[in-house]
Amino acid sequence: MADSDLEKPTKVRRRKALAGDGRLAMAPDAAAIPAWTLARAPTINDVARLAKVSKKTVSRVINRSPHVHDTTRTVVDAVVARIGYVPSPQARGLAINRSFLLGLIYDNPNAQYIVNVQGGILEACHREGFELVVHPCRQVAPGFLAEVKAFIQRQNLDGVILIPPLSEDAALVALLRAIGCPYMRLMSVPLDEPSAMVLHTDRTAAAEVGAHLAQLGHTKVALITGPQRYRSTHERREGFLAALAERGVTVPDAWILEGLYTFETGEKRGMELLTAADRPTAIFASNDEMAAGVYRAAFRLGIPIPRDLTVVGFDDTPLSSRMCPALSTVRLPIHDMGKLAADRLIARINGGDAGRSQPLTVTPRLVVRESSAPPL
Amino acid sequence: MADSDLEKPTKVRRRKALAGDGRLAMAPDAAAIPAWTLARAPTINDVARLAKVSKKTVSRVINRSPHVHDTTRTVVDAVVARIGYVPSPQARGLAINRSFLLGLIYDNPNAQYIVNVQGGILEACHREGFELVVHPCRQVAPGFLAEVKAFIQRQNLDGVILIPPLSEDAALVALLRAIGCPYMRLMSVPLDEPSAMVLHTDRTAAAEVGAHLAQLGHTKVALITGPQRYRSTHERREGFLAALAERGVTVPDAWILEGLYTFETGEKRGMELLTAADRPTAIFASNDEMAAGVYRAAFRLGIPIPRDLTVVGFDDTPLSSRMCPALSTVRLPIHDMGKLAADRLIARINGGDAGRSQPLTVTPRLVVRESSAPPL
DNA sequence: CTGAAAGCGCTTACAG
DNA sequence: CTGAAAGCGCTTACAG
Repeated sequence: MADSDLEKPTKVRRRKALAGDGRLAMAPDAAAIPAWTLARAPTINDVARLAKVSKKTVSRVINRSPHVHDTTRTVVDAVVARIGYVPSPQARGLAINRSFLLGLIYDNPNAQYIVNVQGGILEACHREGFELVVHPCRQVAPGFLAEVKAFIQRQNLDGVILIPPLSEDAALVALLRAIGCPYMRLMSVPLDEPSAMVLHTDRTAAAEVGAHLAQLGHTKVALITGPQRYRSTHERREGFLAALAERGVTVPDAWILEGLYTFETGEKRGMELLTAADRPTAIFASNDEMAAGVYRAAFRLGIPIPRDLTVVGFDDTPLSSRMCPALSTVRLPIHDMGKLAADRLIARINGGDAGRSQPLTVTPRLVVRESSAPPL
Repeated sequence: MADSDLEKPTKVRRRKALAGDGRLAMAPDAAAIPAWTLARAPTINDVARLAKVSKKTVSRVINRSPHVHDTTRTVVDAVVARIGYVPSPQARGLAINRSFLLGLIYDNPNAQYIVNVQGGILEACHREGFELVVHPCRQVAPGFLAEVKAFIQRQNLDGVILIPPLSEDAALVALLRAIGCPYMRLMSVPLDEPSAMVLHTDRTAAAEVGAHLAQLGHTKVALITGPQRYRSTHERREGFLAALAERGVTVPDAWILEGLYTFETGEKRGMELLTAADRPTAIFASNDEMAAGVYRAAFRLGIPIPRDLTVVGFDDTPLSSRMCPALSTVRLPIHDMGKLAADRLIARINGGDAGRSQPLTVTPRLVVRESSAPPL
């Protein structure tokens, strides 16, 4: 835009007046193409004129106002159907100060997570006439908050959805509250009011992993955690260790190592654990990326999985089923989480009483594959 | 929306009139929060009043019209900066029949591809004041074209970007042309006018793979292709076979097998190739998913990679560097492709003369990792 | 170089 | 139950 002189029109308008007889105006060279594909979309004025009512009445019908006579409604509906009228969210939004746009704000390296959550969000969005604008960003970048704020206000977003780790950013959430932007947070700990969260019970799922290892008979168990600053790290650690402890298995401190949820740290920690004089027979890596790193360490050391080493991950990324052997891991229902979040967010935007609602909770489940075996 | 009566306001307007003295109105209980965070965004009217000029003049300044006196411009710019005015794309769009929205339409199982292309597109978008609306869909679903058309027209999208395999859908492209929606296609074959494509030279890249295998000394080479209906399948096959032929290596027809770009078909074809009496010493799987399937087949059969079998993939998904051993593959510069596509698309939307421009071309490159070795 | 009027497609009070 | 008028925030001819 910076270089062009906008005083000159740059494009033919797609929305012009209808021809007087109510049929769609046809472009000069529309020859082989059906008229309706080329002409501009019909407007509320077209419907009003054709139905011989006022714009206001058409508006009432569109918005399902009860104060419309059945006969009138029928006539208007018929015209709407006949000319294929669809209200413009742009104009509608300008009039009522909405955008019918939701934002997905993320700083997450897991592509599958993002695509899945997008899919779930859109399923809810389309049912309610919303669309999704995506916004990757860098939480650590200077001006991060100002940039996100500008994004939301510029687009007049009706609401935003936050996924981990951004969903744990207190400053970001404070900003959203300050500018009055409705939001939903996907997270593993109830840090907010119930109506603003979709909770995934990582603690319970990690406990399933602990129980699984104990049941296989493992007593020499190690844990590679995520970064301390993430809540999921603590949930997964505590659920895991508690379940093992319940079953009489104690994990020594020396076998609880911190990783950064990356492949590289998984490999590094795996090497440390597996090259020690005494080594574990099972390792729970707190996400799939780190589990893949452990695989690499075992591969380099010639330690066969699962014969000599059981490995369990978390996330169920595509990676986990492609690895050899296939990785046991925990599946997060990310698509559903996105859908639940968007459903509730839209309900709140539309004035629903989500205030006294229960928190939305989903349960990740252990998926046992080939990387699990009893110790030798 | 369906259930709520929109005749009753559902939400407080964020954009109201400024207080008479030109300072932003403060919400009643704004106590600890800075006023600017709570008040509605300033409008062009606020700028006009404060700068003591007309809206039109403010509009000219915003749009960098040359017909504005320097003094006037300076005054307006100062007011804009002081009150933090940002034009509303919604209102702007309604007036000039634009949305400042680009659409990414995809039916692609590769999450990393989508996230990377989104990132590239957004880099260009934000520089030009556009945002990205994502639209996953099913090419084979009934009503696919009508659904996409409704999406584009409802949101009045300024342009859309198509990635494989949707970028090869002739009916979809015909629809876009019919409704006058500018588009860009990411593809491996020049099927459109130069200005509407970002080309990735898969043929050349696959030739690199062929040369690589020949140079390692492989003469017993197999190929698992993608589905016949994709252009990339043919590009990769032909580039690969030609490069081998140039170096005196012939791939027998029995060793050219069709896959569906899925893990499962990769495994299936891998099993077929590796359980035959005479088996290849190298396999080129036309994408990483299928290469991972070949790994699994080799793993099940106890065939060590790369000692007894060299495997090369295509795409360089995160998978490829996580597998053991790390997979040699071809890296597509997807982020750059998205950026290039969006840059050109926006240039065309803004009335640029992209008509006589060269096609945008990117070169995928072979990345040699651990899965490559000379034959025994 | 600058501005008053009309319009983009929709909605909201306000009347009837 | 229905409509004429004004407005959302911006832009475009058209005058000056």
